Amino acid sequence: MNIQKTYNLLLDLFGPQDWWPAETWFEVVIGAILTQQTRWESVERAISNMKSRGITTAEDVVGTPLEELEDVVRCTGFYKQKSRRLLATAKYFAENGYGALKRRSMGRLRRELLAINGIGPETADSILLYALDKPVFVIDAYTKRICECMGMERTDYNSLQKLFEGALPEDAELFKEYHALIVEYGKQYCNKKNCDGCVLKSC
DNA sequence: AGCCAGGACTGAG
DNA sequence: CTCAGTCATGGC
Repeated sequence: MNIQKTYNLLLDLFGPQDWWPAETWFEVVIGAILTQQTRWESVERAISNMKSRGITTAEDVVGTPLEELEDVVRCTGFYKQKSRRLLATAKYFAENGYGALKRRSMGRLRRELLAINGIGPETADSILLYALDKPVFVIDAYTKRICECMGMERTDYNSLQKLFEGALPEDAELFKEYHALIVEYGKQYCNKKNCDGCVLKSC
């Protein structure tokens, strides 16, 4: 599998995706947590619920009763966990401040995010890349599945991540676009229900 | 009617 | 480190 070539093919196939679909950096954070094992359409509904209640910033979330948060994110499933995860993450951002965090090193940020209960590698990296503009390559279920489909031996998260990062220039915008393209491709051509028409096999 | 969605945590082997 | 069970609502 040629990682560069695959990118060009996907970009050619779908065009620029302009991810992440959000209006503010904190909306990216919210979405990163709520989209865990959940379709994006449900996440949009939850974010819409939050907006209509005036909950838009990290400080807003911190000031919202847990019960109300549960109510608002219920439509994304796992609502008891997610409401708590959202609250814990909002506290982290409210206490530290966006500007200060942006200046912090990626390694430190990643460790701090992973220390929050409910934030695993993919959620942490999504936040790092799409909310904080740090050059990390996000690995998700589609990435793993596509790589396996193309005959790659299965590896753990960090190894697969290093593989992509090592094959590409360290460019946050490129990483954003590539991950978005992988998700789009995965949704259409490489998921549990459907894994044919694999145009990527030529890579 | 089931199966699945842009995961993470826990406990066991 | 790998693996199953768990969390839960909504779409097809």
